Amino acid sequence: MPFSLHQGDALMVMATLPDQAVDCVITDPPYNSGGRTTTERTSRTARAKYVSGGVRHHLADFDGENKDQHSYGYWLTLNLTEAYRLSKPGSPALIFTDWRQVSTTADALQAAGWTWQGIATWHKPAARPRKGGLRQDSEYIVWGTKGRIAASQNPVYLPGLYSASQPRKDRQHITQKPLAVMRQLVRICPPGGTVLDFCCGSGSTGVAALQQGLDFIGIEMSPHYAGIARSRLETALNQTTGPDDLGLAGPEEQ
Amino acid sequence: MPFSLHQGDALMVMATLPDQAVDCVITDPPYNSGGRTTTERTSRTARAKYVSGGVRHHLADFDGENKDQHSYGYWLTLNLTEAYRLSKPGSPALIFTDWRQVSTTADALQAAGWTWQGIATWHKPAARPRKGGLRQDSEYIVWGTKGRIAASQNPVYLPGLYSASQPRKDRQHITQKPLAVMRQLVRICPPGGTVLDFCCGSGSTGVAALQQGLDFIGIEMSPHYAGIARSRLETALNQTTGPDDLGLAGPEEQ
DNA sequence: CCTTGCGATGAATCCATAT
DNA sequence: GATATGGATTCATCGCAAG
Repeated sequence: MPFSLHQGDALMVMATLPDQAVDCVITDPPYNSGGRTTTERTSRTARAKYVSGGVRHHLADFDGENKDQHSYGYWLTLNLTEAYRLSKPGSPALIFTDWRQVSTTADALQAAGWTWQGIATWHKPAARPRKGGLRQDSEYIVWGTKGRIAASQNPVYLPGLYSASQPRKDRQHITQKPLAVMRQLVRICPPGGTVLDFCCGSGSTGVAALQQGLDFIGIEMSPHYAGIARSRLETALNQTTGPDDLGLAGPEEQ
Repeated sequence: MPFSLHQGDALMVMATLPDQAVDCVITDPPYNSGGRTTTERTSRTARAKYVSGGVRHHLADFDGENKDQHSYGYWLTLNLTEAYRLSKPGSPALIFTDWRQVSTTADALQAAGWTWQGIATWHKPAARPRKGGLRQDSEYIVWGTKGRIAASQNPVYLPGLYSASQPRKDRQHITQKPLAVMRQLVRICPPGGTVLDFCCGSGSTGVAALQQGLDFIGIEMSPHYAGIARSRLETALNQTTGPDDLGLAGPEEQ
C-alpha cells in the first residue's frame, strides 16, 4: 500500500482508521488567518485573502477558511487528537502555520497530547516587502512527538530552517508547499514508515513521501483538490517504482 | 544626550521617565526557558541552563531566570506596558524570544496595548544539532507597534530573516546578540530618534543604535553588566563621533 | 595572502543514576 | 514515585595557528 487517498472530512475519515497506523504526521491546515479583524478573516474566501488583487491565475478556491481563532484552535485540537491516536509512540507531528496562528497551533498540538518539541522556519525569499517594518517572509512548522522522541529508530539530523520560494510553475494549489522542503521534512519519518497528511491539498507531502520510498495516507475535503492529489501521487508512484514492482501494490482506492 | 544608562530594576527606572520619550523599543529579556519542567526552568541559573558542560569561558551569570511561565508573562506585560507609555504613537517594539516563549511574548505584547505586527527570525548557523528531529537553530523577534505603524516617517524595508552566529570572540554576555543583526534592526527607528532597551545586558542594542546615529536609553539590573554596557557604549560613542567620522559604521567588532 | 587543519562551542537535550 | 544531578552526545561553524 504505497499510498491511499481519501476525499472527505478529516475527522470523519480518521475515525475509520485503526490505532497506530502511521509513523509520522505532516500537514498544512488552512491557516484561518490573513486578516486583521475577525470579519476580515472569516467572511472572505481563501482566494480573496491570499491572492493579490489583479492576479490572473485560475487556481481553485478552498474551504475551511471561515473559523474564528477560538474555533480554529478547537477544530485543530480535534484533528490532532485523532492523528495522535493514529500514530505510533515516538512519532513526530509537523504542522505548518503562519505567524498569527503559531500560538494557537502550539496550544492545539499540546492539547491533543503531543509533546511540543520546537518551531522550524520555512523562509520564502520572494515574499512581499513591507514599508517601515520587518518583512513577514516566513511560515512556521510547529512540531512535537507522541511521548519521547524516537531518535534511535531514525537518527537523522534535520535543519531547522528551510529556504525556498513557493512553486510558481505548474502550481496546483494557492498555498502549495515546495517539494524541495517537503522532501527534507519527510525524512523525519523512519525508513519504510507511513506519513499521514489529513489536509493534503494538492498532495505535495505525499509526492515527497513516495519519492523518499515512504508510504502515504492523504485526506482532502475538496473533490477538486483530491482529484489533483490523486493524479500527482500516481505520477510520483510511477516514477519511483520500476516495472517489476507493478502488481505488488497499486494505489488503494477510496 | 546620545545615550543614558540606568542600573536598576526596569519597572522602577521606567517609572521615572516621561511619556513619549522614545521612538522605538528593542529588547532581549531573559527567556526563563531552557528546560522541560518548571523545576528545570526555575531552579537553575542561566549558566547552568544555557552553557554546555566543559565550556571554559567564565562569563558572568545573570538574574531573572527563575520565573514560571505565568509569572514570566505577567512580568513581561508590566514592563511592556511601561515601555508603551514611554513610546510615541506609531513606534515599533521588537522583543527577542525563543520558541518556548513565542506565545507568551506575543500575548504580553498585546496585553500591554501594542498591535502585534509579526514575527521575524534570527537564524544561528552554528546551533547544536538534534538527533531524530529538527534542529532548533533560530530565535524569534516578536514585534508590534503603538497603534498604526508610522511607515511614512521611516520608509525602510527590513528583512524578516537574519542569519548570524552568536559572537564568539570578545563575547561579554552569555546571550549576547550579534552586532550585524542589531545594526539592521535599529534601522526601524526613525533617523535621529531614541531607542529604548529595558534589558540591555552588555549593551549591543545601544552600540548598534549609536553606530547608526541614534540616541539610546538602556536599563540593566546587574551592576556587572551595566558596567560592561557603559564601557562599550562609551567606546562606540567615541568611535562614531570622532573628527573624521563620515557616518559610516564603526569597526565590525563584537 | 590564501588554504588547510585542528580544536572548541552552542539561550541543549537525553539518559542513567542518586536522592 | 517524583525530582535532582551528572555525564555523554552531535555537527556545522568559527577562531586560530600552521603551512
